[in-house]
Amino acid sequence: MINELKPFVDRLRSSNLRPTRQRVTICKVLFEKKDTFHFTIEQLKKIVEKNTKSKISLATIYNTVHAFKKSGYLKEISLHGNKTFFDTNSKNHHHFYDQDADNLIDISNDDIIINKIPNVPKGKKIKNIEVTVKIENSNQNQKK
Amino acid sequence: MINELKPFVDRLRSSNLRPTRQRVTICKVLFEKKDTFHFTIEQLKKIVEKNTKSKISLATIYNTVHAFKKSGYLKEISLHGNKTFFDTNSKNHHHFYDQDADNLIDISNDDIIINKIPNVPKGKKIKNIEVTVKIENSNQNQKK
DNA sequence: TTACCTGCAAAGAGTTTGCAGGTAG
DNA sequence: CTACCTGCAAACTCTTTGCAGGTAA
Repeated sequence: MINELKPFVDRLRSSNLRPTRQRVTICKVLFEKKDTFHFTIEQLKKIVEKNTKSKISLATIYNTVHAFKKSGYLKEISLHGNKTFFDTNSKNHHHFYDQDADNLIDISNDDIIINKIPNVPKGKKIKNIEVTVKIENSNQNQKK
Repeated sequence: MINELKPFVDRLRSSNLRPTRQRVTICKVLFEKKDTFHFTIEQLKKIVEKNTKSKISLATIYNTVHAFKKSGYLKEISLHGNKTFFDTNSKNHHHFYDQDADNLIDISNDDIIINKIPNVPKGKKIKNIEVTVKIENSNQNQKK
């Protein structure tokens, strides 16, 4: 308990980010838990403020999240709609997207195997492959 | 040539949409060509206005595109960022996303075969699977 | 002390909405 | 004639930016 924040301070320093109170707090919220999690900026702001009882400005959250993304600590997720989701799992991986709950679940890269891929257009190469498995409640009516 | 617009008028009618000048024009732009294409609202507006030399208000474009989507003529595409793309190929299928050109290319459902899928969470069922293959210029530098 | 960071408010981009006037049936 | 549609402008949401004051090193 003497220096529970040290890993976060170190992480920040190694990315040339000064370990300000705000950034350390955000780090703590994001990376303390073992599980990866998915969030929007707005959600993160609420969580951070609840955890710390202090306000952090939206601009700072944006700055920090983008800095973390640039440093490779967060991954931005491709999804329908206008919401931008981030993921504390920054490795290549896939997702279940639960439409009914508007909720994401990680799928490890190893749990999806793709056997056939079409030829890539000339002069291009594959950067990565992302699979989104859309799911819905199984008791749902057939047609909307 | 006597009634080249009839298919579009019929299509609109069958969705309970009155075949107004604007809607028929948009239909023509979207569905006349054999190839599927991908567009944002802003792009569609420019194309439509270029083709017809008349202005159509943004709100009408939005209304129409959403009506077409509801009728199943267009598909909204999952992508990074805030841009909403639509696709005149409304069948299930996949995409190459060319990051350098900010451009989408269809991949038929048959051209990607997935062999392993993890178990779906309890009480849920798979609605569909979308694969995005991100590509970039192959002569690109290794690290940014 | 200096470079960097935060918070605020204003500005932008994309999208939606309310409503008056116009049009298809 | 009536219900529906269009165009405009205002409103909204999400994100970015400019800048004055604050903070880490």
